[in-house]
Amino acid sequence: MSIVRNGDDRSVPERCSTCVIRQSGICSALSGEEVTRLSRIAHHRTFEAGQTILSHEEKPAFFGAIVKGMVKLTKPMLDGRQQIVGLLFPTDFLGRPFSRSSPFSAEAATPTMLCCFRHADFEAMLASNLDMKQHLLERTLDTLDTAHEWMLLLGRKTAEERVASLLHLLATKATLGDTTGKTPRDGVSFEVHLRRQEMADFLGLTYETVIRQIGALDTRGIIRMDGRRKVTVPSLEALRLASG
Amino acid sequence: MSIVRNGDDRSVPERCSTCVIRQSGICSALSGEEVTRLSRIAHHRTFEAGQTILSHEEKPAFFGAIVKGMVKLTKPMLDGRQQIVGLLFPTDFLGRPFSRSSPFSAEAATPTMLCCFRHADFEAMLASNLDMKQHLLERTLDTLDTAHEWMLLLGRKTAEERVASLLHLLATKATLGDTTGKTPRDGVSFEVHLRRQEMADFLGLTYETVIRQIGALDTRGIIRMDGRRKVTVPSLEALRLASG
DNA sequence: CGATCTGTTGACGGCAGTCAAGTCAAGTGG
DNA sequence: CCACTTGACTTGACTGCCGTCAACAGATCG
Repeated sequence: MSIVRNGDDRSVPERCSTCVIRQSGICSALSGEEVTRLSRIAHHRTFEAGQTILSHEEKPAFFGAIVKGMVKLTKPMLDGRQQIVGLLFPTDFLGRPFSRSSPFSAEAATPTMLCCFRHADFEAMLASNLDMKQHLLERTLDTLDTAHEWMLLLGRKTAEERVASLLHLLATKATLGDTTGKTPRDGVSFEVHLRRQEMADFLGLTYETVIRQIGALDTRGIIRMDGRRKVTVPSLEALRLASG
Repeated sequence: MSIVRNGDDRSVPERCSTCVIRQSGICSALSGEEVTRLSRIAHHRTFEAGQTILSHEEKPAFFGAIVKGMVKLTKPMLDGRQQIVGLLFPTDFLGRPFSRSSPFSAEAATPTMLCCFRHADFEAMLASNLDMKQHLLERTLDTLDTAHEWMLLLGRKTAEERVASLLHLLATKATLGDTTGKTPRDGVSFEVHLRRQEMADFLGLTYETVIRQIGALDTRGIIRMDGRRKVTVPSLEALRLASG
Protein backbone atom coordinates (compact mmCIF):
# COMPACT_ATOMS: atom_id res chain seq x y z
CA MET A 1 0.00 0.00 0.00
CA SER A 2 1.28 3.42 -0.87
CA ILE A 3 1.60 6.09 1.74
CA VAL A 4 -1.38 8.45 1.74
CA ARG A 5 -0.81 12.14 2.28
CA ASN A 6 -3.84 14.36 2.75
CA GLY A 7 -5.26 15.61 -0.51
CA ASP A 8 -2.45 14.07 -2.42
CA ASP A 9 -2.92 10.36 -2.66
CA ARG A 10 -2.07 9.65 -6.27
CA SER A 11 -2.66 5.93 -6.09
CA VAL A 12 -4.77 4.41 -8.81
CA PRO A 13 -7.93 2.69 -7.56
CA GLU A 14 -6.87 -0.92 -7.48
CA ARG A 15 -10.02 -2.21 -9.09
CA CYS A 16 -12.80 0.12 -10.17
CA SER A 17 -14.91 -2.97 -10.60
CA THR A 18 -15.03 -3.48 -6.84
CA CYS A 19 -15.42 0.20 -5.95
CA VAL A 20 -18.25 1.07 -3.57
CA ILE A 21 -19.66 3.64 -6.00
CA ARG A 22 -19.24 1.52 -9.12
CA GLN A 23 -22.98 0.85 -9.28
CA SER A 24 -24.23 4.40 -9.03
CA GLY A 25 -21.42 6.90 -9.54
CA ILE A 26 -20.56 8.63 -12.79
CA CYS A 27 -18.69 5.45 -13.70
CA SER A 28 -21.89 3.41 -13.61
CA ALA A 29 -22.47 4.58 -17.17
CA LEU A 30 -19.41 2.66 -18.32
CA SER A 31 -19.01 -0.89 -19.55
CA GLY A 32 -16.50 -3.26 -17.99
CA GLU A 33 -13.93 -2.54 -20.66
CA GLU A 34 -14.34 1.21 -20.37
CA VAL A 35 -13.93 1.08 -16.62
CA THR A 36 -10.51 -0.42 -17.15
CA ARG A 37 -9.67 2.61 -19.25
CA LEU A 38 -11.13 4.85 -16.55
CA SER A 39 -8.97 3.32 -13.85
CA ARG A 40 -5.94 4.58 -15.73
CA ILE A 41 -6.95 8.23 -15.47
CA ALA A 42 -8.56 8.08 -12.03
CA HIS A 43 -6.79 8.51 -8.74
CA HIS A 44 -8.00 8.68 -5.16
CA ARG A 45 -7.41 11.65 -2.90
CA THR A 46 -8.29 12.01 0.76
CA PHE A 47 -9.14 15.18 2.65
CA GLU A 48 -9.44 15.95 6.34
CA ALA A 49 -12.56 17.59 7.72
CA GLY A 50 -12.33 21.32 7.07
CA GLN A 51 -9.85 21.04 4.24
CA THR A 52 -10.56 23.04 1.09
CA ILE A 53 -11.00 20.97 -2.06
CA LEU A 54 -11.80 23.67 -4.62
CA SER A 55 -11.47 27.42 -4.22
CA HIS A 56 -14.10 29.87 -5.39
CA GLU A 57 -13.32 31.57 -8.71
CA GLU A 58 -10.17 29.53 -9.26
CA LYS A 59 -9.75 27.22 -12.18
CA PRO A 60 -10.38 23.76 -10.77
CA ALA A 61 -7.64 21.21 -11.34
CA PHE A 62 -9.87 18.17 -11.37
CA PHE A 63 -13.33 16.65 -11.22
CA GLY A 64 -14.26 13.89 -8.85
CA ALA A 65 -16.80 11.52 -7.44
CA ILE A 66 -17.36 11.30 -3.69
CA VAL A 67 -16.36 7.85 -2.50
CA LYS A 68 -16.66 8.44 1.25
CA GLY A 69 -17.54 11.40 3.44
CA MET A 70 -19.47 14.62 2.88
CA VAL A 71 -18.56 17.76 0.94
CA LYS A 72 -20.15 21.18 1.27
CA LEU A 73 -20.35 23.74 -1.53
CA THR A 74 -20.37 27.36 -0.38
CA LYS A 75 -20.90 30.75 -1.97
CA PRO A 76 -19.45 33.81 -0.20
CA MET A 77 -20.53 37.45 -0.20
CA LEU A 78 -18.03 40.30 -0.08
CA ASP A 79 -18.81 41.14 3.54
CA GLY A 80 -18.37 37.63 4.91
CA ARG A 81 -21.91 36.32 4.79
CA GLN A 82 -22.02 32.95 3.12
CA GLN A 83 -24.49 30.33 2.00
CA ILE A 84 -23.99 26.60 1.59
CA VAL A 85 -25.57 25.80 -1.79
CA GLY A 86 -25.04 22.08 -1.83
CA LEU A 87 -24.07 19.01 0.19
CA LEU A 88 -22.46 16.10 -1.62
CA PHE A 89 -22.61 12.48 -0.49
CA PRO A 90 -21.03 9.27 -1.81
CA THR A 91 -21.58 8.73 -5.56
CA ASP A 92 -22.23 12.46 -6.07
CA PHE A 93 -20.23 14.28 -8.71
CA LEU A 94 -18.03 17.24 -7.78
CA GLY A 95 -17.02 19.93 -10.23
CA ARG A 96 -18.33 22.31 -12.86
CA PRO A 97 -17.62 21.11 -16.41
CA PHE A 98 -17.44 23.62 -19.27
CA SER A 99 -16.58 26.58 -17.09
CA ARG A 100 -13.28 28.34 -16.63
CA SER A 101 -13.76 28.81 -12.92
CA SER A 102 -15.73 27.17 -10.16
CA PRO A 103 -18.75 29.23 -9.12
CA PHE A 104 -18.47 27.88 -5.57
CA SER A 105 -15.82 26.60 -3.23
CA ALA A 106 -15.85 23.02 -1.99
CA GLU A 107 -14.76 21.93 1.45
CA ALA A 108 -14.65 18.52 3.12
CA ALA A 109 -17.23 18.48 5.93
CA THR A 110 -15.99 15.12 7.19
CA PRO A 111 -12.92 13.04 6.37
CA THR A 112 -13.51 12.48 2.68
CA MET A 113 -12.24 10.33 -0.13
CA LEU A 114 -12.64 11.39 -3.73
CA CYS A 115 -12.08 9.55 -6.95
CA CYS A 116 -10.54 12.26 -9.11
CA PHE A 117 -10.02 12.83 -12.82
CA ARG A 118 -7.85 15.55 -14.26
CA HIS A 119 -9.74 18.28 -16.04
CA ALA A 120 -8.60 17.46 -19.57
CA ASP A 121 -8.86 13.71 -19.12
CA PHE A 122 -12.42 13.92 -17.94
CA GLU A 123 -13.70 16.26 -20.61
CA ALA A 124 -12.08 14.06 -23.25
CA MET A 125 -13.82 11.05 -21.79
CA LEU A 126 -17.12 12.95 -21.73
CA ALA A 127 -16.77 13.86 -25.37
CA SER A 128 -16.26 10.28 -26.45
CA ASN A 129 -18.65 8.55 -24.08
CA LEU A 130 -22.28 9.33 -24.66
CA ASP A 131 -23.70 7.29 -21.83
CA MET A 132 -21.47 9.18 -19.45
CA LYS A 133 -22.73 12.50 -20.80
CA GLN A 134 -26.28 11.25 -20.45
CA HIS A 135 -25.59 10.19 -16.88
CA LEU A 136 -24.08 13.56 -16.04
CA LEU A 137 -27.07 15.34 -17.58
CA GLU A 138 -29.53 13.34 -15.52
CA ARG A 139 -27.47 13.90 -12.39
CA THR A 140 -27.36 17.62 -13.05
CA LEU A 141 -31.12 17.75 -13.56
CA ASP A 142 -31.62 15.93 -10.24
CA THR A 143 -29.26 18.38 -8.54
CA LEU A 144 -31.29 21.24 -9.98
CA ASP A 145 -34.46 19.71 -8.54
CA THR A 146 -32.96 19.55 -5.06
CA ALA A 147 -31.68 23.12 -5.43
CA HIS A 148 -35.29 24.14 -6.13
CA GLU A 149 -36.39 22.32 -2.98
CA TRP A 150 -33.88 24.29 -0.98
CA MET A 151 -35.01 27.54 -2.56
CA LEU A 152 -38.48 26.77 -1.25
CA LEU A 153 -36.98 26.12 2.18
CA LEU A 154 -34.90 29.30 2.20
CA GLY A 155 -37.68 31.50 0.88
CA ARG A 156 -40.72 30.23 2.72
CA LYS A 157 -40.05 27.89 5.63
CA THR A 158 -39.82 28.83 9.32
CA ALA A 159 -36.66 28.23 11.34
CA GLU A 160 -38.06 25.06 12.90
CA GLU A 161 -39.17 23.68 9.52
CA ARG A 162 -35.71 24.38 8.12
CA VAL A 163 -33.90 22.53 10.89
CA ALA A 164 -36.36 19.65 10.63
CA SER A 165 -35.77 19.53 6.86
CA LEU A 166 -32.02 19.31 7.28
CA LEU A 167 -32.25 16.60 9.93
CA HIS A 168 -34.65 14.68 7.71
CA LEU A 169 -32.17 14.88 4.85
CA LEU A 170 -29.31 13.71 7.04
CA ALA A 171 -31.41 10.91 8.52
CA THR A 172 -32.30 9.74 5.03
CA LYS A 173 -28.70 9.82 3.86
CA ALA A 174 -27.58 7.99 6.99
CA THR A 175 -30.19 5.31 6.41
CA LEU A 176 -28.97 4.83 2.84
CA GLY A 177 -25.61 3.90 4.28
CA ASP A 178 -27.21 0.83 5.83
CA THR A 179 -27.28 -2.06 3.44
CA THR A 180 -30.27 -3.67 5.11
CA GLY A 181 -32.38 -2.59 2.18
CA LYS A 182 -35.42 -1.81 4.27
CA THR A 183 -36.56 1.49 5.69
CA PRO A 184 -36.66 1.27 9.46
CA ARG A 185 -40.18 1.89 10.68
CA ASP A 186 -39.15 3.22 14.05
CA GLY A 187 -35.99 4.77 15.39
CA VAL A 188 -33.27 6.08 13.16
CA SER A 189 -30.06 7.17 14.84
CA PHE A 190 -27.20 9.02 13.26
CA GLU A 191 -24.39 11.46 13.93
CA VAL A 192 -24.51 15.05 12.73
CA HIS A 193 -21.08 15.84 11.36
CA LEU A 194 -21.91 19.44 10.55
CA ARG A 195 -21.16 22.08 13.15
CA ARG A 196 -24.00 24.37 14.25
CA GLN A 197 -22.55 27.23 12.20
CA GLU A 198 -22.45 25.03 9.10
CA MET A 199 -26.06 23.99 9.61
CA ALA A 200 -26.91 27.68 9.92
CA ASP A 201 -25.05 28.53 6.70
CA PHE A 202 -27.02 25.85 4.93
CA LEU A 203 -30.39 26.92 6.32
CA GLY A 204 -30.01 30.69 6.07
CA LEU A 205 -30.13 31.12 9.87
CA THR A 206 -27.76 32.02 12.71
CA TYR A 207 -26.18 29.26 14.75
CA GLU A 208 -28.00 30.38 17.91
CA THR A 209 -31.33 29.94 16.13
CA VAL A 210 -30.27 26.47 14.98
CA ILE A 211 -29.47 25.53 18.57
CA ARG A 212 -32.84 26.79 19.79
CA GLN A 213 -34.81 25.00 17.11
CA ILE A 214 -32.96 21.75 17.77
CA GLY A 215 -33.99 22.23 21.38
CA ALA A 216 -37.59 22.88 20.35
CA LEU A 217 -37.73 19.71 18.21
CA ASP A 218 -36.26 17.78 21.13
CA THR A 219 -38.87 19.21 23.52
CA ARG A 220 -41.65 18.37 21.08
CA GLY A 221 -40.36 14.79 20.99
CA ILE A 222 -39.74 14.81 17.26
CA ILE A 223 -36.06 14.13 17.76
CA ARG A 224 -33.97 13.08 20.73
CA MET A 225 -30.49 14.54 21.18
CA ASP A 226 -27.87 12.39 22.87
CA GLY A 227 -24.93 14.68 23.41
CA ARG A 228 -24.09 17.23 20.78
CA ARG A 229 -23.94 15.09 17.69
CA LYS A 230 -26.05 11.98 18.15
CA VAL A 231 -29.64 12.33 16.95
CA THR A 232 -32.41 9.78 17.29
CA VAL A 233 -35.55 10.13 15.20
CA PRO A 234 -38.44 8.09 16.62
CA SER A 235 -40.57 8.64 13.52
CA LEU A 236 -39.23 9.80 10.19
CA GLU A 237 -42.78 10.58 9.16
CA ALA A 238 -43.29 12.93 12.11
CA LEU A 239 -40.03 14.65 11.23
CA ARG A 240 -41.14 15.00 7.63
CA LEU A 241 -44.40 16.59 8.74
CA ALA A 242 -42.46 19.03 10.91
CA SER A 243 -40.37 19.99 7.90
CA GLY A 244 -43.35 21.46 6.06
CA MET B 1 -51.71 32.90 -41.57
CA SER B 2 -53.52 30.35 -39.45
CA ILE B 3 -55.84 31.44 -36.67
CA VAL B 4 -54.13 31.41 -33.28
CA ARG B 5 -56.06 30.21 -30.27
CA ASN B 6 -54.48 30.66 -26.85
CA GLY B 7 -52.28 27.78 -25.85
CA ASP B 8 -53.27 25.86 -28.89
CA ASP B 9 -51.58 27.26 -31.94
CA ARG B 10 -50.49 24.18 -33.80
CA SER B 11 -48.93 26.00 -36.69
CA VAL B 12 -45.48 24.91 -37.74
CA PRO B 13 -42.87 27.65 -37.49
CA GLU B 14 -42.62 28.84 -41.06
CA ARG B 15 -38.88 28.93 -41.16
CA CYS B 16 -36.79 27.93 -38.14
CA SER B 17 -33.86 29.43 -39.97
CA THR B 18 -35.26 32.93 -39.47
CA CYS B 19 -36.50 32.34 -35.91
CA VAL B 20 -35.47 34.95 -33.34
CA ILE B 21 -33.99 32.28 -31.07
CA ARG B 22 -32.29 30.30 -33.83
CA GLN B 23 -28.87 31.59 -32.77
CA SER B 24 -29.02 30.76 -29.08
CA GLY B 25 -31.92 28.45 -28.29
CA ILE B 26 -31.75 24.69 -27.97
CA CYS B 27 -31.93 24.60 -31.76
CA SER B 28 -28.64 26.48 -32.07
CA ALA B 29 -26.92 23.13 -31.65
CA LEU B 30 -28.39 21.96 -34.94
CA SER B 31 -27.06 22.19 -38.47
CA GLY B 32 -29.14 23.69 -41.27
CA GLU B 33 -30.32 20.31 -42.43
CA GLU B 34 -31.25 19.20 -38.94
CA VAL B 35 -33.24 22.34 -38.36
CA THR B 36 -35.39 21.42 -41.29
CA ARG B 37 -36.09 18.15 -39.56
CA LEU B 38 -36.81 20.04 -36.34
CA SER B 39 -39.32 22.30 -37.97
CA ARG B 40 -41.43 19.23 -38.71
CA ILE B 41 -41.84 18.32 -35.02
CA ALA B 42 -41.97 21.86 -33.63
CA HIS B 43 -45.07 23.98 -33.26
CA HIS B 44 -45.71 27.35 -31.73
CA ARG B 45 -48.13 27.93 -28.88
CA THR B 46 -49.15 31.21 -27.30
CA PHE B 47 -50.27 31.84 -23.74
CA GLU B 48 -51.91 34.81 -22.05
CA ALA B 49 -50.41 36.31 -18.91
CA GLY B 50 -51.47 34.19 -15.95
CA GLN B 51 -52.20 31.08 -17.99
CA THR B 52 -50.81 27.79 -16.70
CA ILE B 53 -48.40 26.04 -19.03
CA LEU B 54 -47.41 23.01 -16.97
CA SER B 55 -49.01 21.75 -13.77
CA HIS B 56 -47.04 20.57 -10.78
CA GLU B 57 -46.74 16.79 -10.44
CA GLU B 58 -48.50 16.18 -13.73
CA LYS B 59 -46.86 14.44 -16.63
CA PRO B 60 -45.87 17.24 -18.97
CA ALA B 61 -47.11 16.90 -22.54
CA PHE B 62 -44.29 18.78 -24.17
CA PHE B 63 -41.00 20.61 -23.91
CA GLY B 64 -40.42 24.04 -25.30
CA ALA B 65 -38.18 26.99 -25.87
CA ILE B 66 -39.32 30.48 -24.92
CA VAL B 67 -39.63 32.59 -28.06
CA LYS B 68 -41.22 35.65 -26.52
CA GLY B 69 -42.39 36.66 -23.05
CA MET B 70 -41.53 35.49 -19.55
CA VAL B 71 -42.40 32.27 -17.72
CA LYS B 72 -42.26 31.68 -13.98
CA LEU B 73 -41.63 28.30 -12.35
CA THR B 74 -43.24 27.87 -8.96
CA LYS B 75 -43.15 25.29 -6.18
CA PRO B 76 -46.09 25.15 -3.76
CA MET B 77 -46.33 24.04 -0.14
CA LEU B 78 -49.37 22.22 1.23
CA ASP B 79 -50.59 25.25 3.18
CA GLY B 80 -50.48 27.70 0.28
CA ARG B 81 -47.04 29.21 0.71
CA GLN B 82 -45.15 29.15 -2.55
CA GLN B 83 -41.77 30.01 -3.99
CA ILE B 84 -40.86 30.99 -7.51
CA VAL B 85 -37.79 28.89 -8.32
CA GLY B 86 -37.05 30.19 -11.77
CA LEU B 87 -37.82 32.85 -14.35
CA LEU B 88 -37.45 31.94 -18.02
CA PHE B 89 -36.70 34.41 -20.80
CA PRO B 90 -36.46 34.07 -24.59
CA THR B 91 -34.15 31.22 -25.71
CA ASP B 92 -34.53 29.49 -22.30
CA PHE B 93 -35.59 25.86 -22.28
CA LEU B 94 -38.77 24.79 -20.47
CA GLY B 95 -39.35 21.30 -19.18
CA ARG B 96 -37.82 18.48 -17.19
CA PRO B 97 -36.46 15.69 -19.39
CA PHE B 98 -36.11 12.16 -17.99
CA SER B 99 -38.72 12.60 -15.31
CA ARG B 100 -42.24 11.25 -15.12
CA SER B 101 -43.63 14.42 -13.62
CA SER B 102 -42.73 18.05 -13.53
CA PRO B 103 -41.27 19.08 -10.15
CA PHE B 104 -42.69 22.58 -10.58
CA SER B 105 -45.56 24.30 -12.31
CA ALA B 106 -44.98 26.80 -15.09
CA GLU B 107 -47.10 29.87 -15.70
CA ALA B 108 -46.88 32.63 -18.27
CA ALA B 109 -45.97 35.86 -16.48
CA THR B 110 -46.53 37.93 -19.64
CA PRO B 111 -48.08 37.10 -23.01
CA THR B 112 -45.77 34.32 -24.10
CA MET B 113 -44.91 32.35 -27.20
CA LEU B 114 -43.29 28.94 -26.96
CA CYS B 115 -41.74 26.72 -29.56
CA CYS B 116 -42.92 23.30 -28.43
CA PHE B 117 -41.87 19.71 -29.06
CA ARG B 118 -43.91 16.71 -28.04
CA HIS B 119 -42.36 14.67 -25.26
CA ALA B 120 -41.50 11.61 -27.30
CA ASP B 121 -40.30 13.57 -30.33
CA PHE B 122 -37.91 15.61 -28.28
CA GLU B 123 -36.37 12.76 -26.33
CA ALA B 124 -35.88 10.86 -29.57
CA MET B 125 -34.16 13.85 -31.09
CA LEU B 126 -32.04 14.22 -27.95
CA ALA B 127 -30.96 10.60 -28.15
CA SER B 128 -29.79 10.91 -31.72
CA ASN B 129 -28.29 14.38 -31.59
CA LEU B 130 -25.21 14.69 -29.44
CA ASP B 131 -24.66 18.40 -29.90
CA MET B 132 -28.17 18.99 -28.69
CA LYS B 133 -27.53 16.91 -25.59
CA GLN B 134 -24.32 18.81 -25.02
CA HIS B 135 -26.18 22.11 -25.38
CA LEU B 136 -28.85 21.02 -22.94
CA LEU B 137 -26.21 19.90 -20.44
CA GLU B 138 -24.45 23.25 -20.59
CA ARG B 139 -27.75 25.09 -20.27
CA THR B 140 -28.70 23.00 -17.25
CA LEU B 141 -25.36 23.67 -15.60
CA ASP B 142 -25.85 27.40 -16.16
CA THR B 143 -29.35 27.18 -14.69
CA LEU B 144 -27.90 25.42 -11.67
CA ASP B 145 -25.39 28.25 -11.23
CA THR B 146 -28.16 30.85 -11.20
CA ALA B 147 -30.18 28.70 -8.78
CA HIS B 148 -27.17 28.82 -6.46
CA GLU B 149 -27.08 32.60 -6.77
CA TRP B 150 -30.71 32.76 -5.71
CA MET B 151 -30.05 30.44 -2.79
CA LEU B 152 -27.47 32.96 -1.59
CA LEU B 153 -30.07 35.71 -2.00
CA LEU B 154 -32.81 33.81 -0.18
CA GLY B 155 -30.55 32.65 2.62
CA ARG B 156 -28.45 35.69 3.32
CA LYS B 157 -29.58 38.93 1.72
CA THR B 158 -31.70 41.68 3.32
CA ALA B 159 -35.08 42.66 1.88
CA GLU B 160 -33.63 45.72 0.16
CA GLU B 161 -30.77 43.71 -1.36
CA ARG B 162 -33.26 41.16 -2.64
CA VAL B 163 -35.46 43.72 -4.36
CA ALA B 164 -32.38 45.41 -5.81
CA SER B 165 -31.14 42.04 -7.09
CA LEU B 166 -34.42 41.32 -8.86
CA LEU B 167 -34.58 44.76 -10.44
CA HIS B 168 -30.98 44.36 -11.57
CA LEU B 169 -31.85 41.04 -13.19
CA LEU B 170 -34.88 42.50 -14.94
CA ALA B 171 -32.91 45.54 -16.07
CA THR B 172 -30.24 43.29 -17.51
CA LYS B 173 -32.77 41.12 -19.34
CA ALA B 174 -34.56 44.20 -20.65
CA THR B 175 -31.28 45.60 -21.96
CA LEU B 176 -30.53 42.34 -23.77
CA GLY B 177 -33.69 42.92 -25.75
CA ASP B 178 -32.06 45.95 -27.31
CA THR B 179 -30.05 45.03 -30.33
CA THR B 180 -27.77 48.04 -29.99
CA GLY B 181 -25.04 45.70 -28.82
CA LYS B 182 -23.65 48.12 -26.27
CA THR B 183 -24.42 48.37 -22.58
CA PRO B 184 -25.91 51.76 -21.82
CA ARG B 185 -23.70 53.65 -19.39
CA ASP B 186 -26.47 55.72 -17.92
CA GLY B 187 -30.21 55.35 -17.68
CA VAL B 188 -31.94 52.06 -18.29
CA SER B 189 -35.73 52.11 -18.35
CA PHE B 190 -38.00 49.11 -18.42
CA GLU B 191 -41.42 47.83 -17.42
CA VAL B 192 -41.87 45.39 -14.55
CA HIS B 193 -44.38 42.81 -15.73
CA LEU B 194 -44.42 40.92 -12.43
CA ARG B 195 -47.03 41.86 -9.86
CA ARG B 196 -45.86 42.77 -6.36
CA GLN B 197 -47.01 39.41 -5.04
CA GLU B 198 -45.03 37.60 -7.72
CA MET B 199 -41.92 39.58 -6.90
CA ALA B 200 -42.48 38.63 -3.25
CA ASP B 201 -42.86 34.95 -4.14
CA PHE B 202 -39.58 35.11 -6.01
CA LEU B 203 -37.72 36.93 -3.25
CA GLY B 204 -39.08 35.09 -0.21
CA LEU B 205 -40.81 38.21 1.13
CA THR B 206 -44.34 39.55 1.56
CA TYR B 207 -45.75 41.93 -1.02
CA GLU B 208 -45.98 44.75 1.54
CA THR B 209 -42.26 44.45 2.18
CA VAL B 210 -41.55 44.51 -1.57
CA ILE B 211 -43.56 47.75 -1.85
CA ARG B 212 -41.65 49.35 1.03
CA GLN B 213 -38.24 48.35 -0.31
CA ILE B 214 -39.08 49.65 -3.78
CA GLY B 215 -39.99 52.89 -2.03
CA ALA B 216 -36.70 52.85 -0.13
CA LEU B 217 -34.65 52.33 -3.31
CA ASP B 218 -36.60 55.18 -4.92
CA THR B 219 -35.92 57.47 -1.95
CA ARG B 220 -32.22 56.57 -2.05
CA GLY B 221 -32.17 57.54 -5.73
CA ILE B 222 -31.02 54.12 -6.90
CA ILE B 223 -34.15 53.67 -8.98
CA ARG B 224 -36.90 56.00 -10.11
CA MET B 225 -40.48 54.74 -10.26
CA ASP B 226 -42.79 56.20 -12.86
CA GLY B 227 -46.20 54.86 -12.09
CA ARG B 228 -46.49 51.30 -10.88
CA ARG B 229 -44.60 49.46 -13.56
CA LYS B 230 -42.06 51.76 -15.19
CA VAL B 231 -38.62 51.71 -13.60
CA THR B 232 -35.65 53.87 -14.47
CA VAL B 233 -32.19 52.91 -13.29
CA PRO B 234 -29.75 55.86 -13.42
CA SER B 235 -26.77 53.61 -12.76
CA LEU B 236 -26.77 49.86 -13.16
CA GLU B 237 -23.55 49.76 -11.17
CA ALA B 238 -25.15 51.53 -8.20
CA LEU B 239 -28.04 49.07 -8.38
CA ARG B 240 -25.60 46.17 -8.46
CA LEU B 241 -23.84 47.49 -5.37
CA ALA B 242 -27.20 47.79 -3.59
CA SER B 243 -27.89 44.16 -4.41
CA GLY B 244 -24.99 42.91 -2.26
C1' DC C 1 -3.93 24.15 33.47
C1' DG C 2 -4.63 27.97 30.50
C1' DA C 3 -5.87 28.50 25.48
C1' DT C 4 -9.03 27.82 22.07
C1' DC C 5 -12.92 26.19 19.75
C1' DT C 6 -17.68 24.73 19.82
C1' DG C 7 -21.92 24.74 21.87
C1' DT C 8 -25.55 26.72 25.12
C1' DT C 9 -28.42 30.04 27.33
C1' DG C 10 -30.40 34.62 28.33
C1' DA C 11 -31.65 39.49 27.44
C1' DC C 12 -32.78 42.65 24.15
C1' DG C 13 -33.78 44.83 19.68
C1' DG C 14 -34.93 45.31 14.88
C1' DC C 15 -36.27 43.77 10.46
C1' DA C 16 -39.72 42.00 8.21
C1' DG C 17 -44.43 39.85 8.81
C1' DT C 18 -49.28 40.53 10.05
C1' DC C 19 -53.44 42.91 10.18
C1' DA C 20 -56.36 46.46 8.71
C1' DA C 21 -57.69 50.65 6.10
C1' DG C 22 -57.62 53.10 2.35
C1' DT C 23 -56.21 54.46 -2.65
C1' DC C 24 -56.07 53.81 -7.46
C1' DA C 25 -57.17 51.96 -12.06
C1' DA C 26 -59.86 49.38 -15.04
C1' DG C 27 -63.96 47.22 -16.08
C1' DT C 28 -69.19 46.45 -15.83
C1' DG C 29 -73.77 47.49 -16.08
C1' DG C 30 -77.74 50.40 -15.27
C1' DC D 1 -72.16 59.19 -17.57
C1' DC D 2 -71.99 57.59 -13.09
C1' DA D 3 -72.50 54.10 -9.34
C1' DC D 4 -70.57 49.96 -8.29
C1' DT D 5 -67.31 46.10 -8.31
C1' DT D 6 -63.00 44.03 -8.52
C1' DG D 7 -58.19 43.44 -8.14
C1' DA D 8 -53.69 45.47 -7.56
C1' DC D 9 -51.24 48.58 -4.95
C1' DT D 10 -50.09 51.60 -0.90
C1' DT D 11 -49.73 53.08 3.78
C1' DG D 12 -49.86 52.80 8.82
C1' DA D 13 -49.83 50.52 13.35
C1' DC D 14 -48.43 46.78 15.75
C1' DT D 15 -46.35 42.12 16.60
C1' DG D 16 -43.15 38.55 16.75
C1' DC D 17 -39.65 35.73 14.92
C1' DC D 18 -35.21 35.61 14.50
C1' DG D 19 -30.78 38.18 14.80
C1' DT D 20 -27.47 40.45 17.84
C1' DC D 21 -24.75 40.77 21.75
C1' DA D 22 -22.85 38.86 25.75
C1' DA D 23 -21.76 35.62 29.30
C1' DC D 24 -20.88 31.02 30.27
C1' DA D 25 -20.16 25.84 29.91
C1' DG D 26 -17.73 21.75 27.95
C1' DA D 27 -14.47 19.60 25.26
C1' DT D 28 -9.96 19.07 23.33
C1' DC D 29 -5.13 19.82 23.31
C1' DG D 30 -0.47 21.20 24.01
